[in-house]
Amino acid sequence: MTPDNNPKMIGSLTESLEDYLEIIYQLVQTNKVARVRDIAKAKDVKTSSVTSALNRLAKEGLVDYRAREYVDLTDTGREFAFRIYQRHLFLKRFLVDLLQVDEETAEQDACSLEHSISVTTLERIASFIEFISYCPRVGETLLSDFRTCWLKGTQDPDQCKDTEKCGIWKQQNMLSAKLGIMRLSELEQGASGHIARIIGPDAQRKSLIRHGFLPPTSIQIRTILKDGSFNVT
Amino acid sequence: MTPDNNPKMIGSLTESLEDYLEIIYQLVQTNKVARVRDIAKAKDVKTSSVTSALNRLAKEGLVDYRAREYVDLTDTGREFAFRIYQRHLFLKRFLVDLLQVDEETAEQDACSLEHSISVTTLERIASFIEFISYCPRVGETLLSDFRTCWLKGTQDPDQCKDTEKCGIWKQQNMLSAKLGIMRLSELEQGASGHIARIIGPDAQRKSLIRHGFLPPTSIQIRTILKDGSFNVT
DNA sequence: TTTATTTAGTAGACATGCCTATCAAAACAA
DNA sequence: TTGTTTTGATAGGCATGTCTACTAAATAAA
Repeated sequence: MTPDNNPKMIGSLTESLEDYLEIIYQLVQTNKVARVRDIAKAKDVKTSSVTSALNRLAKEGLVDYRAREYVDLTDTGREFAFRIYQRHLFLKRFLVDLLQVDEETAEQDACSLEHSISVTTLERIASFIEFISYCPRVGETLLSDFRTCWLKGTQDPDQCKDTEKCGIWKQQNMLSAKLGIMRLSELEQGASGHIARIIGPDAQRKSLIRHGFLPPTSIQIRTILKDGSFNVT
Repeated sequence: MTPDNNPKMIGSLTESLEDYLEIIYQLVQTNKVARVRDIAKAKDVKTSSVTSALNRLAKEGLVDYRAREYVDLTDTGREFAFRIYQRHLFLKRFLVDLLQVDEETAEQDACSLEHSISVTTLERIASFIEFISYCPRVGETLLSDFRTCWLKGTQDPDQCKDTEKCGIWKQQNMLSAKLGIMRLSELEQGASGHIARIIGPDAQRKSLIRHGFLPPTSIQIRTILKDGSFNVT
């Protein structure tokens, strides 16, 4: 039952069981009790699946469960569930508040990411949010600028110091987002793409531009040489 | 075989099969060929598991595979693998470059997040990185400030406009990171924690402070009332 | 060439986590 | 009280994805 034996386990629980715990936690919080029917509905599974999950959780000592009676979390189970639930709330806030992801997508993403993201990364996100929010060196309008200029593309001349420049980056941003922001060296033989931006030392950049790589340009890799360089069309 | 039938499927592939595709892609890129043994080693499974995975992938038309012969990706398979690989690289860069997560953790997190994160969120991350990097309204030193002041806690007086304030937030940041940045209302009965910061309308904040909630303070929830309020110790 | 080693494939077992079909108990009404 | 509906449990099936144990082919060494 250890993660070593079962690669599907993240900590000591599978994703599915973590979901069950989290659902039970929320049901107990709001309804005082968690019924099998409600759990099934929340997870969009049949009641038979819930019964079997409850048995597994009971065997692990995480839920207090006897057939046809109450369903409640043990202290250990509540601790577990609470931790997962916190992750969920935190991730969702990060996605919605900072990255401006829509509620529904954020909810879905939080649901899946909560199981696999590391504590280290969670803490870094927390630090970054706090930094953005409270460091006196960061402008007050950083997030609203992001929303206004980069996502909605409002480009209000009164709001933006440098509308023209911002407009240019905005366009290229959309392009590279579509490409998944790949590098030339990451393109495989035969692949094609557009050059959105040339990043690197000035010399290297100028050399590329001399060869005609002015963004935005369509390219196709013909052959990849042993030293990592390549011929393009 | 559709995601409807099988809840473990993200798009049209399971996480495991996505991993296999990605591994094969990388092996073909570096070694020209992908041997069963190398795939097994990369995924830390036995060769028999690889064989069975290859059969499943072949049935889906994603790998070109005949027993005891070569293993190669089909065009469709390569497309799939490339997309997953891009996500991986992109997420890793986000974690390392922006959030300052260490290489190893970033690699692990990228490995798991790549399967479940939505395209919407990926695009938002891309936009945010570009915004941070190129918007003329964002200071040049934003990321280095984050690294220096908030993560390493250097607090070089010459570097920081407002060292004292920054130092305060820094302390509180660590605290709230440990707590998972929870809200009072998210604490369950019997739970305890520290108050790191009071966020909210001024009136509400002052009312809390009047009751003695000056951060940082240790609290413990005694009972939770029906209206959502609670008694604390 | 013959033997030994490495590599790949097959068969069968097992846990997870779903499902359907069916049965039992509890709750609600007539 | 007795039937009906809702709810929960059980049995059995199935795909995924791993494993071990064994077999077969390919490769390297003697």
